[in-house]
Amino acid sequence: MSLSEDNPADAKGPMVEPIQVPKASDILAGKLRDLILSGRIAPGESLPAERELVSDSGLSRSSVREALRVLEVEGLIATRPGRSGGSTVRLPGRSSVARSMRLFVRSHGIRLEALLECRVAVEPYLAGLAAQNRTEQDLAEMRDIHQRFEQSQGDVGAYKRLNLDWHLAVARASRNEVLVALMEAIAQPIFDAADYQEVTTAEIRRDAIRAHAAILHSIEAQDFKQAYSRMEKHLSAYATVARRLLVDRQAQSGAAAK
Amino acid sequence: MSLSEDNPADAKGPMVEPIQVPKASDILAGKLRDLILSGRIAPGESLPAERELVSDSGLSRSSVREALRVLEVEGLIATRPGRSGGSTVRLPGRSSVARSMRLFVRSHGIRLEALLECRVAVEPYLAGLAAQNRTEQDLAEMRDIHQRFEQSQGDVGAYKRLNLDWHLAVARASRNEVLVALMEAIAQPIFDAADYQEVTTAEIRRDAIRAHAAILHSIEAQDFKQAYSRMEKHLSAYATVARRLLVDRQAQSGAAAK
DNA sequence: TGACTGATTTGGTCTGATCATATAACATTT
DNA sequence: AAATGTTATATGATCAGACCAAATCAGTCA
Repeated sequence: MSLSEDNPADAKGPMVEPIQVPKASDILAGKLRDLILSGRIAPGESLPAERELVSDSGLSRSSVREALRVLEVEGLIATRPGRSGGSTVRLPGRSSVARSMRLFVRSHGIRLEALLECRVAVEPYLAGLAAQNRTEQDLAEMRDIHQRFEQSQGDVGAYKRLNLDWHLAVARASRNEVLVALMEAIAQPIFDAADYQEVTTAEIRRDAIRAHAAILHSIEAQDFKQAYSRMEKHLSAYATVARRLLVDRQAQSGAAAK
Repeated sequence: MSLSEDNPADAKGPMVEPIQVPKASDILAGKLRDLILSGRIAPGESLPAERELVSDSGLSRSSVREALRVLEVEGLIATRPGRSGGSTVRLPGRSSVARSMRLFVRSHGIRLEALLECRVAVEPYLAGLAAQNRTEQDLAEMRDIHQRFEQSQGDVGAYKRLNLDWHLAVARASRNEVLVALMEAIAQPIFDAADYQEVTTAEIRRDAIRAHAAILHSIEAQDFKQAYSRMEKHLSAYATVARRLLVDRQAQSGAAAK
């Protein structure tokens, strides 16, 4: 009855791989996930009710609920209580990507420097794509945000938010959903990290407004290369300022530590 | 007893915002998440046992378990059964970002075109950073992978895997964890999507090997701009081939549909 | 010493009930 | 008839307590 009798030609390695018993809830979650991703349950449609899944699967209520909770965290379903509630299928959306990126950044204590580098790598190309693919509606949105951006004198909160909004609007105009998701994912942590009280002297703000205007013109003119290089210049300038601020702050805390 | 009596100066909008009752498990999950992200429970350490969390929180076991399951999906804890098992804290890791990106790409049916654009936007800069920041160890790894890449004649599976590995090794050498995470997130779907049986004529493979070698030299020489432009050229060439293949396939399926 | 054996701890699952909520169906009043 | 209030019902959320399964530990026996 020895296992080795069954495999006389064993050259190396164990005859049977280590067996891992998957959890019941994970199996169910996997099956439901496949149903959703394969499109057999379309977004907007509802999954069977919990008690129905129980009788269908033969599992207990707790296992079914844990499976549903997994899918909920993954952004694949949304669950509401009450009659005619239940779990409805939805698409994960960019915010899920942003959320996991935020967890990644926070838990690893990623340097602001790394986030800025990421932005310099991505956003010029993004601006180029925006110039290429923008629609009139995209332009209207960017112009609107830019106008309010210009008028945000004094209100640092509004300045910060409109700055972020404008960059995201440019990203959306690129018509590349992956890059938009990436921008949303990294933009939030950057704007959280930067201390805006210090980065908004009147001079810096004027420069930012001018730079945005220039980039906007390139996008209007559908000039890929110009939009690219102007965005690159804008970000480099910002990164320089942010870096100097970081150094200053370190110097301060170093001095304070003494 | 009317609510409107309390607010005679109501200009617009409802007097009270819609109240949302958070779920017990979500509250617990939030508190535990804060404990982890604030560093008060360090990676490697264990959360209290489920039954202990039950008595501490006053919630039921199911609610506690659902909270733990949320954190598990987020990649913040890993749970093992058995004595001295339990939930140990861990850092989310790049794979969580990649997983949510994969869900995003699959569920939205993102075009391969968009993924390739993303790569063109990111990877040249990544190669430049690699040239700037690579250590000797990074170089050794890249050389090793490249050597096996050169010798992967005939074995399409190995070619595909080593190609992916090399690009990821370059990304790691950049020492920018956000960009590495991004590369891992988009590389997998790209390599899944591309049909490698068709993209690996002997000629194409020879070109890829030559391009990798050239980029590797630039990285060895710590030449940012050269690494950047060579990677850009390599990716453009690849994107062109991939695009042509896509068109061919569409033409085929179009013809087949008739 | 070393291999077995049982106790112990911990997560995984099940059962069944009750609570909370949102909708639907119905009844009542104006 | 329309507006309003009331009850029934479907559904998720929560609870309680038990048992199962896995991994480790402690002791026993050869």
